[in-house]
Amino acid sequence: MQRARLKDIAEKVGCSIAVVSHVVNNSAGNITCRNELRDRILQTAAELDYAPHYASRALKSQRSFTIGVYIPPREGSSIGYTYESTIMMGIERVCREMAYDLLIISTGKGSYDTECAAKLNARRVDGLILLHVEEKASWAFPLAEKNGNIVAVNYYGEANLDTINFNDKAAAAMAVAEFHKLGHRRIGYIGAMHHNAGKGAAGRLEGFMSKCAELGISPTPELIFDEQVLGTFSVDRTTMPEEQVAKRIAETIVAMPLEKRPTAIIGYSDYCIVMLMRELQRAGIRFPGDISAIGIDNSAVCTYVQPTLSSIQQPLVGMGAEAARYIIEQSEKRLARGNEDFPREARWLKLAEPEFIERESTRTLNS
Amino acid sequence: MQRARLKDIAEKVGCSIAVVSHVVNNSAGNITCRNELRDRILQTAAELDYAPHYASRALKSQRSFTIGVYIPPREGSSIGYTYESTIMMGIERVCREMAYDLLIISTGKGSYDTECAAKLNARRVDGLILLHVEEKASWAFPLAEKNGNIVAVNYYGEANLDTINFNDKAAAAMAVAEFHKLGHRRIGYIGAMHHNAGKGAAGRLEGFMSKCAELGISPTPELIFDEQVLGTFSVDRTTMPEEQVAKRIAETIVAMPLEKRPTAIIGYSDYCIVMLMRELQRAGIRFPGDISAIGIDNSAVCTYVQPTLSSIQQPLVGMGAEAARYIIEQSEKRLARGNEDFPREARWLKLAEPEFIERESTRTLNS
DNA sequence: TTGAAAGCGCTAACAT
DNA sequence: ATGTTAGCGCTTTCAA
Repeated sequence: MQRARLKDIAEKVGCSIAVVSHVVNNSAGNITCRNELRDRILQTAAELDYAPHYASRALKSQRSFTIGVYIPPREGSSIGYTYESTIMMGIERVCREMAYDLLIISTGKGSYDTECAAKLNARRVDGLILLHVEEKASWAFPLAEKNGNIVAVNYYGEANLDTINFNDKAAAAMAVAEFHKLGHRRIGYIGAMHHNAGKGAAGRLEGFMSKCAELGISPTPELIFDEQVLGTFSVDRTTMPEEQVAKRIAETIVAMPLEKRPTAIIGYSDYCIVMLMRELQRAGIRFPGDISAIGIDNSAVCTYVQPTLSSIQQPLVGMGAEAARYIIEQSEKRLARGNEDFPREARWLKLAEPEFIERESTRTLNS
Repeated sequence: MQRARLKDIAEKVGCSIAVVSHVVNNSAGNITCRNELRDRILQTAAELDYAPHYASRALKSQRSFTIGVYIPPREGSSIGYTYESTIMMGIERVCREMAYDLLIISTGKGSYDTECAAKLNARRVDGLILLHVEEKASWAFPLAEKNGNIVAVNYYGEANLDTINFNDKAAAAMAVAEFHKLGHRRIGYIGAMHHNAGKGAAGRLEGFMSKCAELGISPTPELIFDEQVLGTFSVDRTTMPEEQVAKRIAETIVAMPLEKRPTAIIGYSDYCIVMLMRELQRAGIRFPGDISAIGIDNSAVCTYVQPTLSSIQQPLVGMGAEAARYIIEQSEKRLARGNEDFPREARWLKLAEPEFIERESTRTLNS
């Protein structure tokens, strides 16, 4: 490996490093020296395969041109899973466009805020993107107070962090609207199979309820299998494994008289409705022949199942991209203001809108 | 955001920055000054939330403590897909353990080798991990010649790059062995559905063939649906969509008289066997009742299908980890040798071994 | 048009 | 035990 420096070029050409620096940084038009010299410099730079030393430039300019991405360690969430890595795609794309680099902040053993702050500090990353910090994570608060350049994706907590979230309410509402268009009126809703799914889940349920009301579909509590709705159906989701919950729900639905059984069901997530469908299929119910189904998220599982699952897409790539764009903008603003005492505006809260992706699991109701 | 420097601490404590530097770098035991001073320094460092400026240290020490990961842009391969991101998990884990940072090298528009080299150069990453460079990628050659610290994961080309690959041959052989143990003797093999699957596919087919031979299973060409095996079954995989190919294979199998039909089939990949199974199921064939199936890779799809698919695992996490470990080791070796003219040893070639993951799609043959 | 020099924050060799 | 200082590669101001 070579590693040409300005000095090497200067020596070879026979001029000072200052000129070389000027020339290589303005290879566009801003000629600051004789054309002849200029050309020689550019040429030898190319010969020597010159590239400015990154750390040096960062040291001098006091910025890293690097965005950090932090993924808190948590069950089932790591760079290894599609959810996160799909968001990463969007982040990566924007960073490339803006010529920023992407640093994956390893989830170490320290407490979370310490880690993040330390990296922001040590690496001097220009911005930090937090992926799905848990709603109740207390470490988000001290982090938010440091007035760093931070944005969170799908964060439902109260800390004063700039945030971009999926519009959960609109997503569930959209599913209802689609079914309504297809003629369905007895629409069921399957909440999260696990306990304590959080505000995202609450938003989805709320979207379902309010859209039903709006469309004049009277509430049928028997068709709502959500932990947040008490009374009708209830199992203890803290202890019962998810598959068991799905099985119990399926049994309940199968036991309904045909004229009460839903003709369409919406899942809190693709994952949970797929589990339920499997159980119902085992019991002889056909999709979409007997019941239509729509999931939420449009995750990869939609195309793996039979029939393929229609779903409300969560635009993860776009959300990642938007987060990156926002944080880079903020970084430049901060820099323009001298990077000190950057006036913290009101919390930035952005909602990403859903989109309906039609597949095989939905069809018009022929009564 | 604060950003305390050694100088700040020195001033506050009332000593020189050199002492501070010493102390903060040896907070372990190497006391180089009075305990009292030492304690005061450490304390104010903590108060000021001191963290060494990364770029500065990198500049001084001529190393970045950063590993780059480069993912060549290619259809269906990007940070957004599970395959890559699973490998990333392993890389990430090791980097964390070794206190290295992970830089995602964005796939820009330049030609590939230029990009990689430029990053190696500019960012001075201590090592570069290449994910699945295409077999015939010509840009791998100039890159290999630069004698940088590079390792490729799942690279089947000829360039002199250190490489860790999945043991494809052993994987297919393992599938055969598993079926043999279960009593199966008429074992089919489904090659890649697409054209030109490369050496990985060749290795898997070879593993299948040789293990069959070893176990005394006579070759039955009618049961091998692989582009590399001419004669029996052939469709033009260059133009025909994969689903069509699967359908054609399924038809062929269904048309076989029962005593010639395979009792077990092995797929070149989980993905391709899942496609085939779906077609066969449509035709009324039951898994594992009529036919048992084993895929290769153990990708996420295995658990999504019905029945869940037994598979030969490709240890992606382990492969990523091993690549990272290797490259960090190399980096330290290089550093010890002065980083110049590092003697290039023979190409490092490592094979990662498969493992059988049993699920519902396999069962003993009851004849 | 070109060059000299200071300095970004840190480390380490050398001096005291 | 503590301080002084040179220098990593680069940018940028100021002087020539």
